[in-house]
Amino acid sequence: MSPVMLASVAARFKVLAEPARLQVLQALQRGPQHVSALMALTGLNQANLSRHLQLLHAQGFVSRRRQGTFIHYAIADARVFALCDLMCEAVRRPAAPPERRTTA
Amino acid sequence: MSPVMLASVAARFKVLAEPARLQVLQALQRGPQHVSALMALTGLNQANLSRHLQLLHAQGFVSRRRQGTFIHYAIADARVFALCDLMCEAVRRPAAPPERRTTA
DNA sequence: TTGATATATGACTAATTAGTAATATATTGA
DNA sequence: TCAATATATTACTAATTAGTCATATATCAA
Repeated sequence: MSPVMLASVAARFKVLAEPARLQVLQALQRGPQHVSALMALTGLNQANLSRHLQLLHAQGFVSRRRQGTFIHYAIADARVFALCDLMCEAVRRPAAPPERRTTA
Repeated sequence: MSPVMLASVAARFKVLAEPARLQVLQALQRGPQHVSALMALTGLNQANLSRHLQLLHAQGFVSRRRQGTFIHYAIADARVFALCDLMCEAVRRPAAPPERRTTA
């Protein structure tokens, strides 16, 4: 894996490395939402939420669509949920140690 | 997903959000390595590498085993590679936009 | 013991970033 | 045009962190 690739992958992981942004993705799992709706769903304030949305959008996790004065955000890459699910599983069920006898 | 869970998942993503640590994991994919070997494989200096190893270990991605004066590190949770592969794929092949006609 | 080697850690700096308040921009309707 | 609403952005602060140097700790061999 080239240094450039490593940096890209790390940069994308970094976007997911924030509870607030995971919350936003979770909220969008119900379907596209405009910013005000996301504020209500996540409890984030307008400026802060906007920041997080810019980051999610910059890395291609969400898409933007203007409709009048509203802007609808939606999941652009559903693979993000596979990533979150995998990580979630790892948190819930930590890796089994490779070789040990005394289980308890 | 509870706030605590969100924080845990985010914390684990954060560990992967660093090219140097991805490089270390990649080096360990060949098999267990002691620190000096990892220095050679990654080009990281001793203190810096040690720091990264502590973080990887604290989040359960790698395990530690002392052997004499050497300490061998190994992948403790192989699921980390599934995560990296998924992210890698996403970088290589960005998500297809949901509905558009003109492919070119 | 002592010395040599392997690894970890404390202290520090520079860079990054989440959150916030204030303000800017864009769109709509009158 | 103006006012109202929705969202983005600028400027700032506080907190975090990667990298580094110096030093500490642990293990072994003599």
